[in-house]
Amino acid sequence: MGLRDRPTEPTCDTGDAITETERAVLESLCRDRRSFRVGLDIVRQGQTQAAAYLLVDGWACSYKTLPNGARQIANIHIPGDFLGLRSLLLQTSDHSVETITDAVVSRIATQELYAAVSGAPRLAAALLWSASRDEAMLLEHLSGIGRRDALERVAHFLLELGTRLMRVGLGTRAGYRCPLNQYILADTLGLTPVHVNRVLRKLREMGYVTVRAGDVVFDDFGGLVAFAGFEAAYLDQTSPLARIPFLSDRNP
Amino acid sequence: MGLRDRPTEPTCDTGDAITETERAVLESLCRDRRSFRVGLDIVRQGQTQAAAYLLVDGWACSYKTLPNGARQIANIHIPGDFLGLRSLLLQTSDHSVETITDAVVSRIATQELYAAVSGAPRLAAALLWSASRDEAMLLEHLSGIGRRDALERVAHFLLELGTRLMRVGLGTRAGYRCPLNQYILADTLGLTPVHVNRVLRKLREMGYVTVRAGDVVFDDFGGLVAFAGFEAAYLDQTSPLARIPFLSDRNP
DNA sequence: CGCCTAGTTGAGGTAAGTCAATTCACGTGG
DNA sequence: CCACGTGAATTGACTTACCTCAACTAGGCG
Repeated sequence: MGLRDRPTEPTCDTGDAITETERAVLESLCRDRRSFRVGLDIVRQGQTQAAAYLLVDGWACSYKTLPNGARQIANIHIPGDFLGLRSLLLQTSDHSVETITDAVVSRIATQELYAAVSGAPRLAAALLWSASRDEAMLLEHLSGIGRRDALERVAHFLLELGTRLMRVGLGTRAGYRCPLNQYILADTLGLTPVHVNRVLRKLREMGYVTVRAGDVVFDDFGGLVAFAGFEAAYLDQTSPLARIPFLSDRNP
Repeated sequence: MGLRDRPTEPTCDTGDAITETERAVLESLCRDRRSFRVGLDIVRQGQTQAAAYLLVDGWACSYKTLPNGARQIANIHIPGDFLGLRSLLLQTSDHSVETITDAVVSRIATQELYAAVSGAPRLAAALLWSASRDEAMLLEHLSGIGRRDALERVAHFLLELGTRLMRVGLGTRAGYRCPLNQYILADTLGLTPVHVNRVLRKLREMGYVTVRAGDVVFDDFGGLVAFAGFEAAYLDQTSPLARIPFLSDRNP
């Protein structure tokens, strides 16, 4: 089963309320359910003809393996996230996606996506917006690895993840359940596992946050936000639909 | 003037040949020419209602300023690149774009872009593909900063830039003209200027590449590729149009 | 000439990595 | 029940890649 105490309906974090018909289209996209046990690849680097997926339950991560053997995790995916959108455009996928827990996804073939997007332009806009937000997160991630020290970097990451989880009802300012181990954190943040361990201890001793055995507990949320220089603006893009005339005004 | 010896026609690196009508649409997009002197912001972080731009001549970079005052450059833009595509979707731009040399851009208002995209769906596909390639580059950049040491990182960057320049006729395997100073390289690669300097010296002493006063000279291109673990696959996505039925098969 | 910016080099400090040992939680099977 | 194995977390001792500070050089330009 998943990580949460209560099962939730499959959601799509569009950042905007959706209509009944859009919900129906979205539901119809979710017909091809597939389960993956922990540690399996949903998308593989170098793979051709990849599909898109909606992560219904469980966690995953997208990562890249370098020629020197190292691994860099680009993003942690939580329930409601779209996976592999970019793989549709690129000939071969430039990254892999792997499950972090047992997970349930809905596979979305290119043709189905076409139908859904044609029937619900607002859904298309939501997709584009979702992709944009992913890229904004990638940019923030890049900045963090390039220009924040390990303490700030870990703190910022825990806050970003928490903020995303709050938006889908899986976390509060008190904390959240978190299946990421220190190896995954290390590959995400460009650090070694032992240094992640030391940094987490430091953050705990400073009274900001306690990370332990599947749980993240914010001991001083406001203090941590200040310490990390966390600004959620790049996650809080609202109502993008009005800004996309060529999608919302289709079929004149 | 620009950096190149011969002026070139405004191009759009779509990775695919374009038809006459598409070229015409593209030309019409380029009517609102604007010049920026070196060091000016074309797009500003936090700005609302940003437009998109086509970089016609000169170089620019997109970057993010962190709360701690540090700067991280996400991408270097060369002639033919689209700028600020994502700013159209996000309410406020999450990054800035600044000129590195005197530059000429074509401003593309949202409405014009709408018209162009409607009239030439292949152009829309090219835009999406361009955005995808940008994100692939961002991912590679992230991986480099997170998991490559400074030597590999600098080497890889010089090769990536060279490869992009070759595709638009501004470079060869022998080298290219390059207006990036060591401060810009540092902010791009997550290093300090002095360390960039030492790394460049090391790469020169190893016989791989010489970087000096506006020029990058590959002394041993193949050796550098091997040393950096450079694989151009993520830049070499060809003919994406076939993979986007909902754009190329419009208007049945 | 004097100022400015970019580049270069040295000396010393520190954040993070490496290597290695220990503990802990947990299953699993004798 | 306990021995055993395994993967994750923890901690210590030591190394190193990169940073900081600071001085100096070289070129462009009013």
